[in-house]
Amino acid sequence: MLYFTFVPSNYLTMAKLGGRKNGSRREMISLAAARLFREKGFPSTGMRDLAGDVGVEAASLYNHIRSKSELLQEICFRVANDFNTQLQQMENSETLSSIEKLEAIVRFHIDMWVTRLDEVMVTNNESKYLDEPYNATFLNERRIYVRRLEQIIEDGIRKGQIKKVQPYAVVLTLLSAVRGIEFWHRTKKNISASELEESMILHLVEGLKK
Amino acid sequence: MLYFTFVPSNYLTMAKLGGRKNGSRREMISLAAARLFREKGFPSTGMRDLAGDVGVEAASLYNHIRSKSELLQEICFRVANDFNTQLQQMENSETLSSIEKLEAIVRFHIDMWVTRLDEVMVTNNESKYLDEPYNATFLNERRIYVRRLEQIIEDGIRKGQIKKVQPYAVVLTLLSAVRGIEFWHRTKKNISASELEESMILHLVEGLKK
DNA sequence: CCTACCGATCGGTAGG
DNA sequence: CCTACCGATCGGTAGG
Repeated sequence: MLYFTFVPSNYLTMAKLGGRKNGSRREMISLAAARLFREKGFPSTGMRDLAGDVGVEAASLYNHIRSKSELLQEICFRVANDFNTQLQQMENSETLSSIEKLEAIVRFHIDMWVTRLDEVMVTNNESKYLDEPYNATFLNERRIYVRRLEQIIEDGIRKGQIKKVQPYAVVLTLLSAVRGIEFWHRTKKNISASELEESMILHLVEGLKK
Repeated sequence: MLYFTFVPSNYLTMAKLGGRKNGSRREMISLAAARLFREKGFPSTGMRDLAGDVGVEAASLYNHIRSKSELLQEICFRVANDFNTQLQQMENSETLSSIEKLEAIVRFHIDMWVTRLDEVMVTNNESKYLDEPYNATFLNERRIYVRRLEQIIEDGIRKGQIKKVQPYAVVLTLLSAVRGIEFWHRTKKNISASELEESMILHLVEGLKK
């Protein structure tokens, strides 16, 4: 904050607002970044592109963020965290069967792809541009997430609620299948979001029930 | 070729070999490009990275290629062409049922992801960096490809070989589901390629049979 | 195939 | 919040 010492009043005001209650400027930047990173990819999104979308000069962004990488980290780990939180809720449930848990998880994934496309696509496609150690942490979190899903399927098989399938192959298929929603977003004319969801659940989950 | 006029003999020899029979240098460049574009992404793969992998200086690459973009175009349209060719073969078949055609197509996709990961991933993830009009052409080809797959499913439904599903949603799911193979490639320990294929066919295609 | 180099653009900083 | 600017790196060219 030292660099505000010799500076006229209104900069100080803005900085204070930014830190105090006005997350909205910072949020605007983050939202615009998610959209640009998805559309143009992380490496070819320039800080000048981002600044243009937000309506300031590139240098001014650095009053709100530390670096371009920070924006990517924020997006990827916020999404990862949301997936982890929902999974834990399913794991903690004592009333749902394994197949019901699996269905709820797949529905959650579909919902994330439908309602938060920018963030979810950036998390899927751009996370490789995360600096170390963030990239390694992210990949490790993903590996653990996959294993926990496998666990739910294995439980279901043991309890006779799920067919004898290869848990690992099924998890890979489920997690990737929903990525098709990316293409649906471009031309939403063919089918509604809920029709798409029901169709995918029927195709991907129904066949696993014993 | 004019720029070879005043140049010592051995450059000329190399250029001739390059043009005549020796596609191997050019092929090496294309293969290395596919791997680098997949690993680092198209925008952050530098010509100096590529040159390093091939074992020459960056400037020397331009005796074999016209531009970095040309390499991406080559990869994307070669892969698209291979998918289109196989689809046409299925469409032309007079002995296969609709569901058999669909299964053969999904098996072909799985095989492409297993045996040609670099090219297929670049085609899926980096095609957005194609210059116009190539990008528009590519997207249009993809749209047509999806419609032709829908047609096969609609035929199957009409003939009573396939369950009443939403053809568009099923095609999106099928095409994306196989992308999970990307993660299998990193640690091939869990399951063999053929086990993975059979598991995916069972999960994705078996349930569509009437 | 190489050396030498160009103009453009990049993320980010200094300073007010 | 801005102007001014920096060093690094980019794809590609000239010339031999």
